[in-house]
Amino acid sequence: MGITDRRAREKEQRRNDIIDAAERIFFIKGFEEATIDEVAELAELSKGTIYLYFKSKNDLALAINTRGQKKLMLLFRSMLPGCHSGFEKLEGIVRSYIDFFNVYPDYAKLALKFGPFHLDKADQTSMEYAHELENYYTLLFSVFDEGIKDGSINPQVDKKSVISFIWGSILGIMKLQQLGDHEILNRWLDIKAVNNFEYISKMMEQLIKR
Amino acid sequence: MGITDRRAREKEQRRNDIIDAAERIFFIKGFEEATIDEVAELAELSKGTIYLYFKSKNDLALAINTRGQKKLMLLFRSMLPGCHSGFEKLEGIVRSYIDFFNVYPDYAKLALKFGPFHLDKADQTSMEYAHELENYYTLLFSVFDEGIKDGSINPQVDKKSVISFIWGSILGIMKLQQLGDHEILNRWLDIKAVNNFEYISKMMEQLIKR
DNA sequence: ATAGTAAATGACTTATAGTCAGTAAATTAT
DNA sequence: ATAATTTACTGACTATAAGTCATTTACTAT
Repeated sequence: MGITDRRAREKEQRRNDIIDAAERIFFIKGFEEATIDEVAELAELSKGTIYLYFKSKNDLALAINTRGQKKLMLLFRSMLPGCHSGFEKLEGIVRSYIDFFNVYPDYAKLALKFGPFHLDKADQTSMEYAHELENYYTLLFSVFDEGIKDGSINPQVDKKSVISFIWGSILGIMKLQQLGDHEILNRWLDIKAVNNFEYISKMMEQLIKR
Repeated sequence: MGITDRRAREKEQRRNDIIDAAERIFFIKGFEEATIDEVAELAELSKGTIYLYFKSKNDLALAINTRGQKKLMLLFRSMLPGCHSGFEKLEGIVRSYIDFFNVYPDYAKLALKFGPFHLDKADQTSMEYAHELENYYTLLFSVFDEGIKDGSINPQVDKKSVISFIWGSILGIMKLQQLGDHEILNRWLDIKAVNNFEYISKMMEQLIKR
């Protein structure tokens, strides 16, 4: 059925156009200040149509997050072949992660805004995000296992908890970047310095290197 | 002027009553879902009165955060005398911090919700928060200096950036706790484990211990 | 008592997320 | 080609909640 296919393609295209518009608006004005009417106007559609494709403003934000995750995964995939051990790969991922969110702080901002969201199996946006998340963790843990096999990572450590800790630290660094223009914090802290990879690297060596 | 004093006291009391009510409502329903009308009703005041004392819903949240910071400082002050070196004190502060936000996750949730807020010198709430923040960082850095003097902390490290990194990691751990009930994250990560002090402790030893 | 000041009120305005009955366009059937 | 049907889109409308302000009430001083 050629027509059914074309229709599906067109629908997907529309969906993407809407995400494009939403991304522009949300990134320029910030999530709270952005309005769906503005998104609709930029996408040259009516508000009602936006809600035909996305069930809420949050849902739209989730779709943007999914994009960010996808771009991040591409970055990982392009960087990994240059690494020679599991540990190096893990370092590469962490470094790419931090770099990515420095290059695209708007993605970081939006990603951090959302707490635990309900996973809705009937919702495309929700499922796509879940899928990217699975990809991400699958990669992370397979690289970790690789490191254990090739002897670059200490097999004694508790995988789950140590990855959680490292990952948590990175989250915190992202969060800190956002507070960077705060008058008081900036006087006391050196927020830019946190970005250089030195400390994270030391931490990872200490916690997981063989 | 006894009457002027009493009036000032009563005003401060009212302000506190409003914060009490807001805290109850915000913690039960969450910041977004809570309404000022509900706060007003619980405080047995009209909505207009709330806005006489606080210039916005965000301002109210900031006042609650200030309370959290004050409670935290009390915890620090009670714990510090039991420590015998600057490094131990710093560990104690970090531990208290994490414990506090485990005991009062609502304070953590609200604190993390706010990005960089504008410091408004004409606004009591804003200034009180700024003041608590100053107290906090003053303590943190004085403890660090103490550690350098008594030889428990490596004097070579760059104070500002290393504290920023440790502090950032803690932020991330707080953030991770909030994601704890997320189905996917919970399957891959061990979010509770991050809470035990082991990793942070190792990290601090690695980064700053003499 | 009366004027003057400070505190409190709640109806009103404004803004925006989300809905839905109606319209238009594309597709299929006759 | 035309009608019937399905699919996509529209924008006026509803609901909700933040924030305002003219008016009222309570308190203080003379």
